[in-house]
Amino acid sequence: MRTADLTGLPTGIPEALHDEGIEELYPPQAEAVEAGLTDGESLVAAVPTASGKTLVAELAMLSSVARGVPEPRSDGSGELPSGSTGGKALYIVPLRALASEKKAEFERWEEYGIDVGVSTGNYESSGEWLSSRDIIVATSEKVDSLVRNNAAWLEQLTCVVSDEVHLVDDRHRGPTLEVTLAKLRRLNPDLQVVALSATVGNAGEVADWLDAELVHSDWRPIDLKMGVHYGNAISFDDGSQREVPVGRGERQAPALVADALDGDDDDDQGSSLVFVNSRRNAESAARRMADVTEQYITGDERGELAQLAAEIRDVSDTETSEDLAKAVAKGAAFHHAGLASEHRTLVEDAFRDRLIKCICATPTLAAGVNTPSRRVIIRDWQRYDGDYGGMKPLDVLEVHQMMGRAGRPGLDPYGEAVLLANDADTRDELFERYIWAEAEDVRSKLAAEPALRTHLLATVASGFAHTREGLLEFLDQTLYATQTDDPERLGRVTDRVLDYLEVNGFIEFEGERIQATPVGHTVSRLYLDPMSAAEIIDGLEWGAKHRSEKLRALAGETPEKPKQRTDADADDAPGGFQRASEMVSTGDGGGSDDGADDSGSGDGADNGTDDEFETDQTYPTPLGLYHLVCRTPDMYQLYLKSGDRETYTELCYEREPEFLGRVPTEYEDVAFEDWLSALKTAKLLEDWVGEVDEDRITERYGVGPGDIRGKVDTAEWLLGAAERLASELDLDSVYAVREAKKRVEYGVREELLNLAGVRGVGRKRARRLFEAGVETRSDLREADKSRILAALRGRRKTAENILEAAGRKDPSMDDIDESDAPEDAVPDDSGFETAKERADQQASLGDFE
DNA sequence: TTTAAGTCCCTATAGACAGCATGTC
DNA sequence: CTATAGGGACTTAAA
Repeated sequence: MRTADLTGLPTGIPEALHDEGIEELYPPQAEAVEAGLTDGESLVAAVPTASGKTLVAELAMLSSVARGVPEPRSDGSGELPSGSTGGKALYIVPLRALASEKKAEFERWEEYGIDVGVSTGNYESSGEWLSSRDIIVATSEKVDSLVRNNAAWLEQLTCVVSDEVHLVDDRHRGPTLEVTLAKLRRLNPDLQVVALSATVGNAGEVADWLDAELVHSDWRPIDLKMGVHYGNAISFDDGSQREVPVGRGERQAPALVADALDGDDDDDQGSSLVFVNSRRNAESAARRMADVTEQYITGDERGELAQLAAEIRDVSDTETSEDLAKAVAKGAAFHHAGLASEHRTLVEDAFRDRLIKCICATPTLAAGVNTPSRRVIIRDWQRYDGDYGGMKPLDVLEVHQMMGRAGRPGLDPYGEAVLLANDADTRDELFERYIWAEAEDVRSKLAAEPALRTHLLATVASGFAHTREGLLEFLDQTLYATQTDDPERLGRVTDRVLDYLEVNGFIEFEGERIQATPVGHTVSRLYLDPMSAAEIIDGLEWGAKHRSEKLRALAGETPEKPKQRTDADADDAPGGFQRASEMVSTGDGGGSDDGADDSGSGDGADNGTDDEFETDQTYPTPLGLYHLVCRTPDMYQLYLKSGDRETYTELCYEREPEFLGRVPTEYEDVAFEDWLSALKTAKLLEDWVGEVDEDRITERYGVGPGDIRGKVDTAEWLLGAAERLASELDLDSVYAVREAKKRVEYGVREELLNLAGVRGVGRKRARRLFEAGVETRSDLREADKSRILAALRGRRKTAENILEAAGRKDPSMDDIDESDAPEDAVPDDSGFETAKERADQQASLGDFE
């Protein structure tokens, strides 16, 4: 089918497609159009990655927008209806990163009158603004949240596209997608649903659920050769072989990477994507691959790579960042969730630009933004799984997704996906298990209690159902209902969940009728797991009840303090817990650890947390609040590594009065373990708000810079929710919660809160200003300009922006000389650095001891 | 003597959505 | 209840 023959699209679109070089539809796309895609027909397209799914979505959305709400145009003229009579399309993505990718893609239709908007947790276009958009891109959670908050424009939707719909199989996030689709269809029964799926076993079942036509195809625009490397050759699925000798002592993966770079017969340099099963493996593999790729980079590339490496170092001053930069300088990289998102983007972009020749990645990359590669090497096909209790083979679907990354459009004649085997038996098994195998069926995970807890409350709160029967009737529209062979099960779980929700005061019964309580409504709108909300409420109320007793306990600890502070000015570890961890793992150099943060001020009066107990008697304490939100199911906790158990057990006893709730006894094994991992996570947050350096935090907790951001974001969100709950329940901890939240938001100690709220001032600048004697917002307005300029290291423009943001009348820094600043205003930079060096040196000395 | 290869033991284990109100160094 | 790769420390074999 030719694009020129397409009907029902807005004026100019077929021509535009033609100009883009799309003259002929791919077979699956043509099939979709024949199935009625552009006439508003619902459709499930189960096709491989990179086989033109996006165009299928675009055709559906554009034609739906053109067709409009009232009546389908029969003339097929495609004249775009003016203004609000046009249809409205929603594109649901599984990841935030994909939302911006898709938005950028769809924006090329703007010149044809199609407005595109995005809505994710990060990047929110206000609800009103969205209602004027023709195409809206959002994550499934955001859509769910919009439904809960009754976003008016949802009712105007004429078309919904669900990308990667096979993710309804996901234990954690699948139910949200499933329920959201069911709700959208219920809001608008005529809704066109276009579901894009990987090739899965039961695509037909998914189509039945959505009352949709099915297009199922293995066709792909670039051929994919799948094979297994064993010995000195790859055996491909088409029967062909490729010699790739592996020298003695050499490993398979580097040999394959080198082989791809050697190319076939031209000077074509093939990039490789190596999938491994852990972050550490990704990093060490990248280190090895860098020695391979280094031999293939040209002089020009060397310079560009050096620059890229510098950009990477700029993102974050951590070991991860440094290791990545080192690999990148040689043309290789690693990629995993511990990276800062800027890191990821830099690596992905450079790989697409063919600057980076090889990425060693955890499975993140397979699900993320589009990063095609000449060769995909799946080094590890098993992964540790705690629930399973050992190494578990990857799902076929997952492996297929990875393999689908092979083949760069326009660059490669075909893509190659290679699994690695050490022996003939494994080779045969890999062929059986992954290459010849069809992907697993998609199975709904909706009947799991945690999923229903959230969604039943939301369903009641947003008025989709008012009785148990109503709920079951609603649930009957989900994929789960079409799949289950035990129809009773849903009813049983529903009853248990309703019971839970009632006991915790989120819903109440009036005879048959179920209603959400005011708190229940809030919880639903805040997008909290009801269990998290219950934990938070319990914790805050428990704290209110035990307040005076705990305050006394906290005060009772003071006698020991002065002594500890003199021999160790560790700002963040009241008590000697850090000492225990030194010996076990971190090798941190004694008390001068973090000395860098203190050295500037000298007077020690800013030693946040512990002083509070003595002077302000703040309760609940920040640590108590962080621990509270860290133990909710909405927070992903840090692992306890070896040695951590004793470290945090000790800390747990020291900080016992701060916890908001009863500490489980050590005999309650699982509960105690959870309590400790929550404590570890809370401690990370306490370090963060204690202004501990990023690299020190990553070192101490064994996390990457991206993990810190993630924990901080989540904590901020949960503390925001806690604040709302506290104010709604009229608890006087609201203020403490708000402050703890603000400190997490800015990553600063209490005394910097006032400064850090100013636009342009973050944790670092705030500290510099404070040390220079500029301690508050009003100081910014009144203090001597030379003093401020000196504190900001002479950055005039920055200083002006900051002063303006602080509301100073005359922010101009012209004619101001930083050297005019009084002696005490100049940040003691050398001291700053030497203190840090000293700390680092001692840390490395510690490693030898 | 130097270097490569082999062995033993220990350790650690993927990912990332959401409220609200505005902006890091 | 389930496994395995990597790295360091060390030993052994070859040059």
